[in-house]
Amino acid sequence: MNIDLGKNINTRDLETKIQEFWDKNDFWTNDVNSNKKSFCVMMPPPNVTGNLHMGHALDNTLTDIICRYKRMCGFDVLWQPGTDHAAIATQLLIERDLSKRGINPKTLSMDEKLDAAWNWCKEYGGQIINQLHILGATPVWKRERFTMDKNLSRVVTKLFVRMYNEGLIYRDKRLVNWCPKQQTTVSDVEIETREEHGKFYYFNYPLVDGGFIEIATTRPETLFGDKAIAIHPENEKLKHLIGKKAIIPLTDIEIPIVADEHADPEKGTGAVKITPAHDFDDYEVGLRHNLEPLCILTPDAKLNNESVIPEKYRGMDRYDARKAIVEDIESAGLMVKIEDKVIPTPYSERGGVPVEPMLTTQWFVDAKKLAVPAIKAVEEGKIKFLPEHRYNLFMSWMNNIRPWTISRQLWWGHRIPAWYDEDGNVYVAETEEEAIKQSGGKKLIQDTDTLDTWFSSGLWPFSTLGWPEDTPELKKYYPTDYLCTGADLIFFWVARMIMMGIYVMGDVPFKTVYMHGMVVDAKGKKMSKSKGNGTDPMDAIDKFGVDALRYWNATAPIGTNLPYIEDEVKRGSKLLTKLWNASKYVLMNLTDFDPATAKEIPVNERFIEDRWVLSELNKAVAETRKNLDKYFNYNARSAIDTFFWEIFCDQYLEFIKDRFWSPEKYSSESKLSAQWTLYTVLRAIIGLYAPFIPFITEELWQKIYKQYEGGKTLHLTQYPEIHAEYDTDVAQMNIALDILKSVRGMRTDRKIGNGAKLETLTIPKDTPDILHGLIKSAARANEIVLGDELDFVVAQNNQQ
RNA sequence: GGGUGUUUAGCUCAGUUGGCUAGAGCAUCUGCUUUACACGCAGAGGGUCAGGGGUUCGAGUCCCUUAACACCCA
Repeated sequence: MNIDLGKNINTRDLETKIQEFWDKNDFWTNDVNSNKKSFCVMMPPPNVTGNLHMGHALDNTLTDIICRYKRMCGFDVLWQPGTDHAAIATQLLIERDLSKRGINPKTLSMDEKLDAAWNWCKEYGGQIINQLHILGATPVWKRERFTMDKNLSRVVTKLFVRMYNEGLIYRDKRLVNWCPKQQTTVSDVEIETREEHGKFYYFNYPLVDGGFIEIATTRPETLFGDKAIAIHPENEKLKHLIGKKAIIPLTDIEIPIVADEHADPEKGTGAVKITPAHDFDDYEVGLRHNLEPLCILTPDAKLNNESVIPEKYRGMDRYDARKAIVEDIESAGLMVKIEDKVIPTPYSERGGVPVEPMLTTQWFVDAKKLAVPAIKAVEEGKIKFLPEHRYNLFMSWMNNIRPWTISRQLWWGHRIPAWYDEDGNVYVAETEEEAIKQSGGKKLIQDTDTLDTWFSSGLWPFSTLGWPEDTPELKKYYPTDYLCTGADLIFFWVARMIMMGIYVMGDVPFKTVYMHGMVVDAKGKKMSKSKGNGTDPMDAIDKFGVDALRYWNATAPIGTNLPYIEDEVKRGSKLLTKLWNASKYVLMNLTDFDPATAKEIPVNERFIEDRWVLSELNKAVAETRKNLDKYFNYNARSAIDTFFWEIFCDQYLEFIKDRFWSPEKYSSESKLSAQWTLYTVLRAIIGLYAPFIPFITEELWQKIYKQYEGGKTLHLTQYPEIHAEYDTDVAQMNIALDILKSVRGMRTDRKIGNGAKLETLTIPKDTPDILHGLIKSAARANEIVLGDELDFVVAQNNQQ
């Protein structure tokens, strides 16, 4: 063999070249007709117009490692790629872009806006997919889907109609979370609660019969929507007031004082104002006491024109109104005190402003009903959570699940397939024609709302496989085997896929779900755009290369966050260099070796260090496979590392040097025995590492092994297996390892460098003969002497 | 307030049915330019496995408890 790897590697050049080679060849395609056992994974569809961030890199690297491994183990792998239309996120981008170009989105028609959106998708939609190519991901590219594709949209419509007909989707007037910025509903999971420093206002409501009742509230501006004041029925201090009437300050409106357990006697004054249209708890109280909710806010959270609101406050923003009302209450002499208080405030994740509970008519999914079989399936162990403790989190959420608001007041998304006639009667159908037919030929107008983006992504595991058609893909690949996603998506996406999958397919959508932590900065803080502490994976790739980034990703701890620390990523570069250099060195020793013609030396006839490294290889293969089978990427990678770096490089390659330098001192087959071993073990190392660092291993395989093995790519070869013949008795090797370790220790003690030759090395006289040559060369001794105790004499020419 | 998790070397973390003297990388110190690699090699120091209690022949691992931190839900 005469292969020159060059002086050093340029990983980025190499990676780009290999990526183009893979892309050209379309190697990763599935074959629904093959007899191979299937392995199917759904890619969490990223936002179509988004960019790859560290979370995507992590998801897709971990998944890619598993997919490449399974493919090399002979599975028919389908990794299904695609993108999500990401309703609100994308709409925001498009509207911002339109505004930048001087176009007010509000002046455009629905069709014009949709045109703009589709153009936007065309322009930016390929970006994140390209970045996944760069990352070396191996989904079946030609099966790429988009949640707004015709077929996938048809699935959405079809299911909406079916669920409506079965009572699982309904329209209702309820209190929902309203984002005043985007002017749309948001679901419970789209809200994040922030602790804010606010005020707790204590003030008096005059009583009709004279006197006052003191209440405490954090939101004085909602007082015009008050419908009652509540007192706990067992509140000894205040219960005498129950049944009396109070007057809303700044107005002459009378409201009743009612008994309700919601009013905690320990909190505030023990009396609370009840504003059913603007607070979830108050809404419940209102239902119990037949209080008609009164909405006093506009969709953009200004006080509206309800007659109860004095003129001066109408049209004021909610926070301006608070200030004005507080001032006026003070002037009226009704304010008692104002305390500082930390208030948990619900924010709209996308809008970035506090959400407002708002009484509106919306579409809901009866999540409680869908949750029942989902809970059962998970209880029965049909889905394995990794880490396992996510099970509890999932269950506690599922057991307390609330109706899912699925309508959004957005134009970018799946239009709700509901039509209304002039009298407001609703017709739900897959097409307008069908709806008109239902109505008996009336003139109908379609609902202008669209669906929550998670509704369509919840259908992803079967919509992408061809449902509602009874496709061979569905038959073969559903339920899928593995899903890897961030722990933050457990409710948004994972739970919804489980509910929808069971509802539609009658079976769970995946068997194992791996929910990794977040990629955080070096200090453990969440990466965020506003804080500017994020790292773009593309920057990391420019700096260290894809393989290095992937190698680092494979260290992701299963249950906790992964801090981005450059030195840790750099460790990947070091590994690549080491692998390159080790390969270079192996090849240097194989120049007179040709595996096609060389006489094969049976393993049991090889030198003990050769047999030892092969038996260690078997252990490493077993350990790696065991962990990859469990999806424990980290343990697998570290098993390979230990074998490659410590056993192969640091020990074995050192042990055999003398056999190459001074072949005359050894038997005629000594060199050949080592060459066969080098050739085999390096191949196994490249194979073991292939899923983790696919680019450099591909390059090495192409250069070294392809010519002898045939085939086109390393990644379609067999993953290294355990070979029974590699397991020979190498127990004696431990004696040699112990002696060598002691000699090195003695060198340090006597301040003798490792390079210095030893004139004589005295080793215990019971040391097996088979080890003498090895010990002599590895200890750099000119002569071995048998004695009682380990000792050595340094060669003259080494001494100063 | 409720729940879940974390707490192991200076730092980031492994340690999955309880069982060798508790490990790795980075950092530190010492020595080495030994003909693959200084992104390297050979050594060394550094841990009451958060505190306390318990079960056990044996606990970083199981149970109880306390504390700090993180996240989720109210």
